[in-house]
Amino acid sequence: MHAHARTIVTLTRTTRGPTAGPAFASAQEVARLAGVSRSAVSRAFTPGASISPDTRAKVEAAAAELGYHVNHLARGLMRQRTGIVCLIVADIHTPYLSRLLDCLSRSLQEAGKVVMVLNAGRASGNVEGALRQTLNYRADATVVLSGTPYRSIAQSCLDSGQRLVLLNRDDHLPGTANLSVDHARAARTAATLLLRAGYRRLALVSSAAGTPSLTARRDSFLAAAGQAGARVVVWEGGATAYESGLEGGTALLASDDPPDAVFAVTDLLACGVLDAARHRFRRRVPAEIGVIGFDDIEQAGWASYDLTTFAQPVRDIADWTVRLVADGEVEEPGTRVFEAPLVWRSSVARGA
Amino acid sequence: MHAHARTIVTLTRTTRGPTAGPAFASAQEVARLAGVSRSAVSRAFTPGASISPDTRAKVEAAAAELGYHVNHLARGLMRQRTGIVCLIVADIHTPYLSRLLDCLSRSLQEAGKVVMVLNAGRASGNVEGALRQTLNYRADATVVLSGTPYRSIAQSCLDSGQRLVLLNRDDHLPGTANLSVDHARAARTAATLLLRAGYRRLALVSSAAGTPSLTARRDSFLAAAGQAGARVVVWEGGATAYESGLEGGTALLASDDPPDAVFAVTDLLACGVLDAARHRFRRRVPAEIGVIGFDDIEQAGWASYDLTTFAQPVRDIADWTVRLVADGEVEEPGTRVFEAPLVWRSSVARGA
DNA sequence: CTGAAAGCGCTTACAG
DNA sequence: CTGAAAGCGCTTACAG
Repeated sequence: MHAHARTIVTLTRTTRGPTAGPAFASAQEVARLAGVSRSAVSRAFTPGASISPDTRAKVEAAAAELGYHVNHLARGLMRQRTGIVCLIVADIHTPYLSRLLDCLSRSLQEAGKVVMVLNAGRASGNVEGALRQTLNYRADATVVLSGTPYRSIAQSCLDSGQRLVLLNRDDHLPGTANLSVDHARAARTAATLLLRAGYRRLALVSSAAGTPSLTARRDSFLAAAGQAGARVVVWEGGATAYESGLEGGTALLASDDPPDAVFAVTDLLACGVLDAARHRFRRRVPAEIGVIGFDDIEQAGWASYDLTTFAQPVRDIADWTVRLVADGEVEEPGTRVFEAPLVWRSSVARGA
Repeated sequence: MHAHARTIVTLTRTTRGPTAGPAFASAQEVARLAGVSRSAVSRAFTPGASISPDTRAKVEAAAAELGYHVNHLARGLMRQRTGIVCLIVADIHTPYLSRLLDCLSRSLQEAGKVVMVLNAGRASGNVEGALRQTLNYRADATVVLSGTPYRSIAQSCLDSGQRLVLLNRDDHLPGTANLSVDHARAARTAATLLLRAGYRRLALVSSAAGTPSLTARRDSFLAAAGQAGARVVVWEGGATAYESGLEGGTALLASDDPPDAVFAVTDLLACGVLDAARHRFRRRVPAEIGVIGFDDIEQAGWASYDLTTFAQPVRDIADWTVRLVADGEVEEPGTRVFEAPLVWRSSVARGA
């Protein structure tokens, strides 16, 4: 049996693998067909390698005939660089995050990287186990877009020599690159705008998530309003979603001292607040109530909302992530803060 | 120099790699520290392998100390199965697709797979090149959620023994598994509902995308209306997005014979139509105009729209994809059609 | 420019 | 249960 098995070794590949179907061609086979060495085949697929036009042509012809595709797993093993970058993200279905994911994956792809997505949603089974995948697959870099950042995993990434970029977090682990948004400035602007427009009974609506971004927006808004001598009612609860905005807006407007302006820490929340105001309390916007959001999600521009908000600098974030993650260039890790420009629409009265 | 280089071979790993920083521990090193063979280390990380509790304990201790993580690239090379499944998707930022991506990645992850995302958006640089990645990384399977399906690439996947699952396509390549939605039934239901509610001047709004799903919905709606003796005005244009709905709705309502009901082939389009009707033409919904959409995106449930629509069977699609892609089970390729249940809300008057 | 050889980090019969 | 050995498919000095 043993001797026999050895005899049919060439057929072995066919009997293995999940589908027991056809298999991938190897560089060896291409070399044989092209009548060159295995090294030559490798060189034909390595930009900049020294190979004669003639040899390259023979290799390419053979490769095309066999449907050969370089095995990046094997290549990654040798080069100690896989081309994989892991994106860790929770709440992918959300407007802001899906846009960021879209933008980021596109940019990374254009830079020649390949994107692995690790869904870190609460309900995503074993999150810590999933995160370990970034190590298992030897990703060159991992970027955390949202979700709980397991410190231990982050440290492992760093220890293993991966590049780690953190988006909108405030736990500045040494060795990581941090890309963030100027939440404080935006929140201050929001307070100023509202006050200048004549609104006096301010409110802030947020979720119970307590992420660094949301907390920063809240605190800065409260501070700015406080400095201007204005009091702010705070409502925080639920997930960072439309429903929470609806609920918060309803609670606020049903109270004894209903606000005439609210800064919702997120557009999703703002849409909920707006719907509560208009549909449940018949308030006219912006005459009777002004609302400001944050993110500039697509829906903020829809006619039913036409929400004044701050635009996430998605392009900047994507561009910088690519830069931080690209080969060669070794940017200094540290923190980079981008502005979130105000987008004027009609949910707030214009000040004097 | 040569001899010298050999002497310091143990240090070699440190001087290589992108960051020239610390590197990954190998099974070899773990074996040495644990005082066992390389094989033993491998067995300790292979479920079901025969290894004594004692040996396993020693290996695990050593692995923990060194921060060892099995290299799945090398493992994939040997096992001829990588655990990678590629998701090819365009328009990730869109509500429906981002939800599908969220759901799918979560399910796949729970099934022990790892997800690679290939952004197939028009503006994503070299799409065909990107798609080739699924072959380069030897993904076990690839699933096409949306976007242009390069037939040649699809064929290559099949030829290489990958499993290929196509979502909502009508080009049933032999050897592929197809998961689809019963667009025809939903569209017929839409026509019936509208007519039964007393609407008489029907319109259909679609984009210029011409994907199989949209075409199927359009054709079935027209057929059903025709059978009932109703005429339908068709507006098609732009991308499958809110703006097109707004534009189409505006054009339709500004015409000589404005419709009193519209079936928008997508919720995004429907929201645009609704906004055109309400904000630009002051139509009351559903009294003066009825609107039905398709997808049941989150916004369809928001108070400003409260859109009657058909729900995408996202869970079914995700569950079946996992089943088709999971190890072991070899489901018969073919086509499976899921129902898209009607979600009643207030954008259509209730019939008799 | 080119090929033979070593080696990346694993898994898996094989033989004990 | 365990180790030595072969091999997965590549890349990259090395020597011509």
